[in-house]
Amino acid sequence: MTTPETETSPAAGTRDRIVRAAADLLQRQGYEATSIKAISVISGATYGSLYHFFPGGKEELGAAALRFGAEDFSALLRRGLAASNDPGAAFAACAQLLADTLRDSEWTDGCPVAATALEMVGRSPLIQRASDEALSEWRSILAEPLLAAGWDAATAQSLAGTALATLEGAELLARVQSDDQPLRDAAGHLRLLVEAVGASARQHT
Amino acid sequence: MTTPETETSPAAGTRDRIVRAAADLLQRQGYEATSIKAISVISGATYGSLYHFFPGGKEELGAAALRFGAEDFSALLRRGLAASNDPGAAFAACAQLLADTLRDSEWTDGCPVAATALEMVGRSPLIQRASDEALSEWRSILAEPLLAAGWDAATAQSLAGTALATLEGAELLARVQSDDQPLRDAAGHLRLLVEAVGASARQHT
Amino acid sequence: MTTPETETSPAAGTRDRIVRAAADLLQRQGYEATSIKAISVISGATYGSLYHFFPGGKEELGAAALRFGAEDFSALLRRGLAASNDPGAAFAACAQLLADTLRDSEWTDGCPVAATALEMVGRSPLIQRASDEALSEWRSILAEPLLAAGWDAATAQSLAGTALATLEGAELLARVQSDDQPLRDAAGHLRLLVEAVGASARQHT
Amino acid sequence: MTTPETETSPAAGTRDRIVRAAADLLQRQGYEATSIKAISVISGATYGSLYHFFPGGKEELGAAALRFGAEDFSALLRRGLAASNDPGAAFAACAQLLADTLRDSEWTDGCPVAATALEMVGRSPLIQRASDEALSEWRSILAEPLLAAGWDAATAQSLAGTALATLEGAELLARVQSDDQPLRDAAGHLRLLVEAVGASARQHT
DNA sequence: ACACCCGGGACAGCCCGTTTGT
DNA sequence: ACAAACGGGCTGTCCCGGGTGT
Repeated sequence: MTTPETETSPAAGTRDRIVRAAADLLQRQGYEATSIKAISVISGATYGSLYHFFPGGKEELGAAALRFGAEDFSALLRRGLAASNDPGAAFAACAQLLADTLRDSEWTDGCPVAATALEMVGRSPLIQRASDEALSEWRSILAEPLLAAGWDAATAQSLAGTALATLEGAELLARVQSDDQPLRDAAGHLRLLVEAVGASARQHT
Repeated sequence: MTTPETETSPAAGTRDRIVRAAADLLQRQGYEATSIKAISVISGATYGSLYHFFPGGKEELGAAALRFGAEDFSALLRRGLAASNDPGAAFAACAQLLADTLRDSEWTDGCPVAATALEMVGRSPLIQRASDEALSEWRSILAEPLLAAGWDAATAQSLAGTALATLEGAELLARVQSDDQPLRDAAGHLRLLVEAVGASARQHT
Repeated sequence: MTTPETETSPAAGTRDRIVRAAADLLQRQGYEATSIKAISVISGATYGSLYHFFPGGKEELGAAALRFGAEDFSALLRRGLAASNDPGAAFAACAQLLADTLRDSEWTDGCPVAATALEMVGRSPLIQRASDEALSEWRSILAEPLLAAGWDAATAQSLAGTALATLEGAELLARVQSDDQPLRDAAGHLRLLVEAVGASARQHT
Repeated sequence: MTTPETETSPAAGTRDRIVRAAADLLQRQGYEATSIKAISVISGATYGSLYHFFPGGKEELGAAALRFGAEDFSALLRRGLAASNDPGAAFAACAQLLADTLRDSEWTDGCPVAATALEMVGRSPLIQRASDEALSEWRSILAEPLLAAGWDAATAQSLAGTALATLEGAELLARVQSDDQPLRDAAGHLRLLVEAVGASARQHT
């Protein structure tokens, strides 16, 4: 076989389809509105398969789906950051890329964990943990250009966190208003913020 | 009438208890996880009462609850803004007040619409509309100190929107991490951002 | 209204039909094989009604059904005991009545708790308790003719217990063999046993 | 072959573990509450093994488990009967041995078919047949001391049946009450009953 | 106008006993 | 001998409407 790694297991496809379907629904509807039935229909998998791969049921599947979606979003951020070596411009590019992705998907393809995370805080340790790890990773990804530019770690992580928060919040506004203006505004403001924090940090040295 | 607002109806108390219970649950669990049953139990109202006041069912009640919660959050923002005449410091005070409120309530009392709004975008016009109006009002409230400081309307509304986004996003991070650090970071960054945008705006004049 | 006591409540009939259907199924199939769905179909009640009257679900309904069935069986025992003033003959009449009832119902109408009780021992406190109370009452009923004949309480309760055990065990054999011979044998042996225990007790006085 | 019975098949161990696990669960939970899954987990066998040995599925496995359990119980009865040459005392010893076994196992190890049999009467010919054969064998075992003492066959079989019924019924009471008193009472009563029936039989000769 | 019981289905998540391909 | 897939059925809860009284 010429492509052995893609057919390692005949069931890898099924499990993957289940996770993809779940991630998609969680992203746009949140946890409670997403039924196992809907996941099984969309993925083309039966209940048997579903509970074979996820014996922990909906909660375990939800956590796996969040982890899957988190990688997608990581890739989106990296694509945005690749646009420029200047951290401020890179953040702005992320905001703009998110704005385009959301608009083009009719306000469905954005952060894959926000809806689920807000619903499940304090109600499912598994889901909360998966959400936490996703957010932490994204913050670390956003911190990379700052660290590459020579920022100290604490300042970089802190600013990366606020940048992530701004992106998440602007996405909320954009989806509710069906308008990408909040994200386009955020792009400009993030550029200014990075400059301002950079100047402030240099002042203290 | 001597006490018009309190005797509008003998059941005003009942309706109010229903709305309060619904708002509380929507805030921390979102829409789908909040059952009419739970609302009736917590509020002490029966199904009959509930459908008497909200013939439109759960959706109508949800919208009313969001509107009720929105006023609460408006009051919180106004309290934060009253802390200082300087817009940057005022925004920072809002972030800090939100951080304290969240921490003190064990990460439940924050934005009353975020969880519900993200869940219901594109699935309930009534809910989406109520969420949109809440976010718009909060942005206008945040714009007030900027306008009072002489900023032009477009710049003020835009920056107020990003400030609101940052607060919402930082709350998401804080709730998921059970840590108010993101909001405390946001406080500092908002102060710097307002200065930077102010300087940038003056430059263009 | 001429028969006010039978229409005290319009739902009394519904609740009663549910309990009757459940008791019937529990008697012949046991607990796990009896589905709520089947109960609702047979009784003509919907899930809504069922969970309205039994919020505790299947377990609560099961306990209620056992209590209902217990009264039926108490009545059967009393009918048997009424056949004679002699305790031994009275026990034999019970065995014979049970044999006839079982045979005529094609081996379904016997003890209403045995199947369920054996299944649920150690697995449902509610069910076990209801079963225990039923058995205790039946033993007391069987003790009555002995007490009336002047037996001392301890001896009467003890013998009544064994008589009940013999009836229950003989019913098990009869149902499994589809043959009432074990119960007819038990009738004769119970008569002899009562005489023997009576003689033995008098000897000790 | 030097060790014929242990190397009949390399998988004999597996089959045996399956049957043992099933018999254990059927004894204490009955048929419907015992899942194939649970049997496979406890026995450490996979579904493949299970359906390899029992192509007839759960029903066939259930019947095999009942037959396996029946031998266990036969052994218990024989152990009890070995206590005395006097049939009455032997029966009493059986009751006492059953009482001890039940109490020491926290009311789980008793008759291996009663729970399942009562559940499945009229619903599974295979199960009912296996139960019937078990009960018949036990009755024959209990009849042996009577026959050895010179009783005629009909009287012996009849009394053995009632003795078995009394043991089964007393076990039911004991398990439900979590108290071995019913079995201890039965021991005494069985002794008296054997004497009385013996006397009555001799009278008729 | 307001309260409340009773009832009505639809559907939720989960697990069942089973078969198939390897 | 076994992982994977299969659907159907389980209990329980959902949101909601009629009928009745006050």
